[in-house]
Amino acid sequence: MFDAMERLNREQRAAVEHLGGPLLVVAGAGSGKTWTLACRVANLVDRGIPPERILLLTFTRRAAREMLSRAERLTGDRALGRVWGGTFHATANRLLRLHGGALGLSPGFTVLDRTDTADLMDLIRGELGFGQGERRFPRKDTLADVYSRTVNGRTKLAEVLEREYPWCAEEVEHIRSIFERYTERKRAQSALDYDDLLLFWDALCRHPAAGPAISELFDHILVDEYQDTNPLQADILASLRPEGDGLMVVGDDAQAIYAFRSATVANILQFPSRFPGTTIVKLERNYRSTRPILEATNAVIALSPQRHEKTLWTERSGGPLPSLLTCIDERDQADAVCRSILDHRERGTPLREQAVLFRAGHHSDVLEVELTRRNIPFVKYGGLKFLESAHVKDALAVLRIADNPRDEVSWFRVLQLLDHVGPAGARRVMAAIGVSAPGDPMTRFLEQAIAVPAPARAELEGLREAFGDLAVGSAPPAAQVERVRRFLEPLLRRRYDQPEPRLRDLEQLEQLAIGFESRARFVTDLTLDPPVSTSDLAGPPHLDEDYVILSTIHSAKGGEWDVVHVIHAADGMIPSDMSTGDPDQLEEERRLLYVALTRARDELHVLFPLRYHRSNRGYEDRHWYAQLTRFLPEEVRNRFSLETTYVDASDERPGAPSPDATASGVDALLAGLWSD
DNA sequence: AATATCCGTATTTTT
DNA sequence: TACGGATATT
Repeated sequence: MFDAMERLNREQRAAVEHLGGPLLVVAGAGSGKTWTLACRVANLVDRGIPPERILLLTFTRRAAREMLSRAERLTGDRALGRVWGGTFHATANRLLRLHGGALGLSPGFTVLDRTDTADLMDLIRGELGFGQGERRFPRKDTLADVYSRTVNGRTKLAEVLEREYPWCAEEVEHIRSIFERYTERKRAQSALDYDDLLLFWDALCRHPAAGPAISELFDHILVDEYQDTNPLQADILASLRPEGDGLMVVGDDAQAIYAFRSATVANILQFPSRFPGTTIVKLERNYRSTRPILEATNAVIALSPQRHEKTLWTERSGGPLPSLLTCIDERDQADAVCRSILDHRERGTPLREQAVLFRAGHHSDVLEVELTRRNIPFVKYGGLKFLESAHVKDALAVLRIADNPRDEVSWFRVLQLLDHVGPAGARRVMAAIGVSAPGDPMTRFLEQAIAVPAPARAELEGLREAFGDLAVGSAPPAAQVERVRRFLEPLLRRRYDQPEPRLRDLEQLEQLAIGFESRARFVTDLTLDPPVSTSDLAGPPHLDEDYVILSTIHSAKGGEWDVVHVIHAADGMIPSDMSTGDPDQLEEERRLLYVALTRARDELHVLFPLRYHRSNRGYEDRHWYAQLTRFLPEEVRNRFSLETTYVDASDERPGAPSPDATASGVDALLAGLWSD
């Protein structure tokens, strides 16, 4: 511990040793923030604070684990496992299961994820008959979005609609009634959505009896990535620590990338005025990147019209300029990345110390194919659709009903799996067994005669048997998933052309369930801490294996690698063309690129394909030409070494249409004139 | 009347 | 690929 303290710089040490009033640490990219937080935790424990009286709020559970294991290594103290570490949501879940009774909350509540929220809203929209007329009515995902923005931003519904969704602002009354019913239904089913977890935590803090008890639990509260918290989360902190004593927040307004989730940099900017007497510490020395890389990233963020009041500096002079590599198309880009990765490995950088970053999950599709073809192992973070795939949700819905037979959304989903049972049939069955009536709907489902179309009868029996077995309830969660899989297998085979990959997903779900203490715990943990990487899903880990990291930029937050490749640096990708309309969103995209570039320690490669192929169906070789991202204008490009994958013969630029492409373009046009 | 099936379209990021 | 809308089928 003493050694570690010696290695801290003056500002870091101030942050570690500060005691008493509120503390704001403004920590630039690569300024040793994680290290500082870990030292602070270790230091607090060294001073005699019991670990279980420290609350460490991080952005992901992974970040909390990482920080606590570093702190453990510092103190050699295993007790650090007792620190309350995790996300706001996971912490809310834990606190509410222990103390939610004060608010009339059942300790067995279920947690609705985003798609569950959307499905329940859709169910209600269907009942109320909205959206069937001529007028455009928001889809279920939009409804869930509006709801979350309203709640998280603590903004009036009408205002949110006016500002963010003007095209459906006229529907405010209908939307309001959907939200009202949605709330009633959640309560009746004792279900909490993501936003409820925070709202109930906040309410618990304000509760006359429970509030003080909750605040009493902690001597110190440390919050990481504070720039990406929302107003509700800031309110919770204020409720827990009205004077800010023992409260420390760390963040960087230049790295705020979650406004789409209602996060606001106002939290970090207004922290000192919200908590008078705040001590501010700025960490401006960058330990991560070489000077050429730092100069390039500083140049990128300098173009942001918003003020970021710090300038990062480093003593790591030397090292190559970052490169900006223009490629012909996506295949060429994938090829160039592979060659670069192998080249770096030849020169001594293992694959694990190399990452490829991109804006959206599917941006790595072509690259993944190429890596696989060349036998380069990789693990992908972010952009996973595992829990969103229909069959995985089906399996989870069965498990959830077993735990909470009043769960309407899950019944509605599971019943429609039966042959010739659609929305109407499912509603009939649900009414017959009284899903929301007093008593136990499961008993009624198992014992009553239920009318379903003839083709569904055998499958209904199968479902009953499955629920019968699950009701016994003592089997390990993995065995229960296996039981559900046995029920679903014939249904999936009937429903899908290619059931095998889906069945394999269910086997993975079974793997994930291994080791969980209970079925309920498994289902809740999965919604609050879903698998974030392909390695999470790959079964037993091969720890000694070397692999490249592929990651969305969002999931790369907090990460750092010796060599970083940023691909698809094209307008329309970064910034995403979904975000180019609104200046604030555009600035968020700029910060996103900044976050990506600042992950690099020694070498940074930015890649940009000139040409994108459109749709794989239809006429071949349809494509469009991309522009380099607007965030790398001339004055920033000067900080890069400019390279191309091709020889730039001036009259045969690969960027220009080849004769072939032109011919097939004409053919396509002609064919379009007479085919229908 | 309800369900199955086909087709076109749009597709970010995540607790 | 998944969803919504339209049409075909039971």
